[in-house]
Amino acid sequence: MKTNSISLPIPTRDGEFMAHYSEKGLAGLDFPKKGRNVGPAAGVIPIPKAVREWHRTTTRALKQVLSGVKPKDFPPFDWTEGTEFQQNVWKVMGKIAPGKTLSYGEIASAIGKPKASRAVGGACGANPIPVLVPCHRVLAANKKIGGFSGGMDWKHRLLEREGVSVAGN
DNA sequence: AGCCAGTCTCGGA
DNA sequence: TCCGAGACTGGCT
Repeated sequence: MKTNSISLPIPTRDGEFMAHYSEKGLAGLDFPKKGRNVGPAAGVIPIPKAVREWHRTTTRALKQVLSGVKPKDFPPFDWTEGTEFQQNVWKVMGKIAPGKTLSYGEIASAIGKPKASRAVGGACGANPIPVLVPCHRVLAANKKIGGFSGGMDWKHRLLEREGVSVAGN
């Protein structure tokens, strides 16, 4: 994340997520950490009103996704750091409805590069905003979980919560 | 050049 | 039918 980004915690029943905002919108989201989170120094750094509003929307959206519900509103995403290819992948993933899954190969085909399935996997791992950009709904062609940057347990839990049964890996 | 969160094929349990 | 190894893949670092 950039030095000028603002980080705010999002408490959920699954732990405390951490959202990162740039001037353009939500730039990143982290899974709950083990140790203590680094304080955002909220009292020192002034939080722009726009960010406060985004954070409100982000919080609501995140909790809905965690509940297996498709959020009706999202904050603006700032993933300008990603490459053209990655952004294409993320855009496609964003369309996957809760309870549905796609394979890496299908995503690859959707962006016109049917053989880039492996690269799609790489793009998933590079996704700065997991959960809201449902990278966890992307499975291998045989419906098995490939991997997950936030931990396989998270992927498995999120999918089961949405009613998706996955094969062991 | 080397790494991968994939996918397909083929051979052996 | 069900793994596991191997080959091949496209894009990122």
